[in-house]
Amino acid sequence: MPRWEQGSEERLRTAALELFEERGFDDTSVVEIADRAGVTTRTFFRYFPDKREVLFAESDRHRAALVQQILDTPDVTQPLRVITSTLAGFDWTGPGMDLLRRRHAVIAASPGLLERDLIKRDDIAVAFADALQRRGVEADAARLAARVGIQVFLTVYAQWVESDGHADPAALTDAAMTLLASLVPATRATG
Amino acid sequence: MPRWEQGSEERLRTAALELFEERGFDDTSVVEIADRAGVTTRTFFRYFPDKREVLFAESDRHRAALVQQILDTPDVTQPLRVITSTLAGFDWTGPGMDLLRRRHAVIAASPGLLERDLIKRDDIAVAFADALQRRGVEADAARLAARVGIQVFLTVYAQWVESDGHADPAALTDAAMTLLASLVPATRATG
DNA sequence: GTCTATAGTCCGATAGAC
DNA sequence: GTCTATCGGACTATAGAC
Repeated sequence: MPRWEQGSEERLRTAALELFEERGFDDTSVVEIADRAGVTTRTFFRYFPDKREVLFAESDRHRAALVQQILDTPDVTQPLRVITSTLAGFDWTGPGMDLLRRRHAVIAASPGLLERDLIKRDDIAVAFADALQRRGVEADAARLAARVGIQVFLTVYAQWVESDGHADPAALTDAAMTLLASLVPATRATG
Repeated sequence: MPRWEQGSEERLRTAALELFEERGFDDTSVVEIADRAGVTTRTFFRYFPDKREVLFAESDRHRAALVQQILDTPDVTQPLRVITSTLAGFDWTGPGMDLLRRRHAVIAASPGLLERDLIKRDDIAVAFADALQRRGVEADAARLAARVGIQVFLTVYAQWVESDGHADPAALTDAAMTLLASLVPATRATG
């Protein structure tokens, strides 16, 4: 376990978030981020493949944990419910509500970061669909459940962040699902 | 719209698609694209704000046309249906089925292009939600219908492209909507 | 049309932990 | 000595500025 000067990665993430808030993403250079973190630009790119990725380090870990939860879900007869419940039940406040809101605001303010956010969501959708299939859900149903479930949760997440984390994700999810049910034509569903 | 005179913009688009197929997106430089099109790199950036955008020139026009269709739809009491029908009824084969498939393949092969594709979809979702709201649909319902409708259509579009354009988009959409209905919990909607 | 800043890559060097 | 994290500098390409 290397002990000396540990924490470059976290210092880089902190410095990046601060600078993006101060000057905006486009007007912040990697050199400035590295300077504030006390490392060189070379070190920055050792940790993050590109400038955008510095804000999405946790996304991959979250995806893995969420997928595992889906694989561990006892009952998958309602795939869409599995997706929304898994997402709503997840503990998003790892680094704290404050950091979550700041990150959310910074991403929304920059088209470049929004692009990256969208592809992360897509990665998650693909991983979810795969997990559902491994649990025996038919391919088309798995794909659609994963995609739609994430869209439903996005509206929930936005409301939840806006409420400063005080709103109940499960209740918000129920409301969103009811809204969705009202939008889907009254075709008789078998399941 | 001078079809008889090949403008620099179209030559650039053709050259870019060819080169992306030959070498891949990352290994193709803007200089190479401009060379093949017989113009300078400066000219490339006069037409396209960045390297990725060369494949998405039509996206903005499509969005505007689709939004107009939504605004012109007589009945918007079933917002989700409005979205899926509008998308399924659109004529996507403007430049020909072959170009559509080639473009689809090139985008799928490059993470950078996939990112751009995703944000274009998001732009469309936002524009659709706005159009629905202007037609009197409540905000939350409009947003959800737009987002979910696009996800439904994505599955339809993928199947349609794979079928070489022979499958019927309307029939595929009906099948996808039935599948969606089977996924949504049997909460009875009022309408 | 030229000039320049920044993103991102590559190779090699250095220094501490084991 | 090995292993790993950091550093330095040169380099190409994108993108914007003049």
